[in-house]
Amino acid sequence: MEKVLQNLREVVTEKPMDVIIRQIKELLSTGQLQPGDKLPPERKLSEKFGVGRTHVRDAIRKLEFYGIVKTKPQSGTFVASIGITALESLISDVLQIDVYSFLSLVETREVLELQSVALACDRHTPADIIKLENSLTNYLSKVEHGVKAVEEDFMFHLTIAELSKNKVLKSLLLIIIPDILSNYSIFKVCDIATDKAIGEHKLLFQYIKERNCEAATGVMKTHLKGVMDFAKSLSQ
Amino acid sequence: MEKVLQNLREVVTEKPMDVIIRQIKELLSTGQLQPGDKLPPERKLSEKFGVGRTHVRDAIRKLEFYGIVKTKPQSGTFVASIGITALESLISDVLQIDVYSFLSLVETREVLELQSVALACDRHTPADIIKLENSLTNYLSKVEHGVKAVEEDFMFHLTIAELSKNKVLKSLLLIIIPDILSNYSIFKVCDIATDKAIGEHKLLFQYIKERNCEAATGVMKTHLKGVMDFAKSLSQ
DNA sequence: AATTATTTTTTGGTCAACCAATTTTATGTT
DNA sequence: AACATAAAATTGGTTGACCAAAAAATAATT
Repeated sequence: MEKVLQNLREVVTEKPMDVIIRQIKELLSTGQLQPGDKLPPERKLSEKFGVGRTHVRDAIRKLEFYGIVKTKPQSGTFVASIGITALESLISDVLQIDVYSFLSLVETREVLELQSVALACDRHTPADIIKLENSLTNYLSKVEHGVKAVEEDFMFHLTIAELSKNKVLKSLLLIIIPDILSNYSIFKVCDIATDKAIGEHKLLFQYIKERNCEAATGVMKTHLKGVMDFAKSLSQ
Repeated sequence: MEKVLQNLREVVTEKPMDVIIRQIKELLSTGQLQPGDKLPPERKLSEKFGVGRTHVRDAIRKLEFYGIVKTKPQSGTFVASIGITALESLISDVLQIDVYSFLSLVETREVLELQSVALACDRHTPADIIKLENSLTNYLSKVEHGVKAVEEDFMFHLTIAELSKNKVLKSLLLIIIPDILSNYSIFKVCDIATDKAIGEHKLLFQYIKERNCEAATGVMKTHLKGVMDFAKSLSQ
């Protein structure tokens, strides 16, 4: 009985938008819709799914955001011309069927940050160094007074990503950082900035400025090691 | 005169949604809007910015997607309670995120794939190997008959990401793959699969199966080197 | 005066009608 | 029959009116 109520609750709770996305996924799975195909018009979809056109448009917009479909005004909405398996995986992501583990997030963050700092060493300009220094100062001014500065910490890292001149890196970091932060607050990691962490930030700035790539990536690796170890301990 | 026309074109071309996001950014920059504050109601915003309420809603939805604002039904939309600097940076990124350079995409792909293959070596199960072999067979069956198999190629790589047991890696690869593919078709790279590429795919499978991490990542690196070199030549 | 109950207003959510660009179909011309 | 032209239907985009939940203001009660 409980189970039934719970299922009912789930169905009721699920947003109309997600219902439609799920249905479209079904159309793809059953082959009624193939990569490159034109989607049925919004009106037909809203009628078929018994839902308002607004919700259909919401769903399509969300899918478009992920590159799953592409809308041509006054013409139609088309399924992306990529492999059917990739499409289904993408839609699963959109529906947030998977929950990201903290370890997955940290592992990915590490690899993005290492690349980020390496490229930053190569590509930064004098103006960039000023930007990075400001970001560091902003962080230090809080942390050296014992004030939490998780955001400023991440902002410093994002600034490094900016120096890398690689917008994809920065965007992907932006995507996963909120997830990491929510895990931080759950697990209460990094509540106080250690002297070690503060020193590492300063070193990072120095090595990047000197274009000492190896040293900079080394510091970044040790800098992230603590979180990484904690994440690993969780997953066991 | 040209300049004027160009600017005019830019203004006209810029989507109403982005205009509104820019205005909201301005409200934040000038302190009229602070973290945690309630945004003016959608009707007021549409009136103030001289634009339909639909577009205001579009803009708010986009900002919500990036975690910049949070909407409570029948109550209001609230600016996220994070640092003003982080907010402004985030919102700038939202406005910038349009086109990624091919080099940025490939650089990021490389680092994700290298991590992906390394983890896959460690973590794959017997069932995974069957999955990967199927994916390889699927690729070979096309490519050994001289048929293009860009989709199957990427699916093989995506399967490796699956073996890594890191869902974040897989999701991020999924996000950038469509962008990379569109660049492929623009630049007509990878039109025919070379014997070298085919051999590398077979090697990748073999080394992953044997859990030979170093050899596998080495093959992956040379596998992606061609595209990387091409991307670098473009950016110069 | 404090608290509760009720009404009013505000606000995001939803819907149905309408618009303009596009595509398709029909019509006319050579 | 082939092509060009024009009318009709289709389709995503946009707007304004309306809905219900939430918040605020007002009235009633203790």
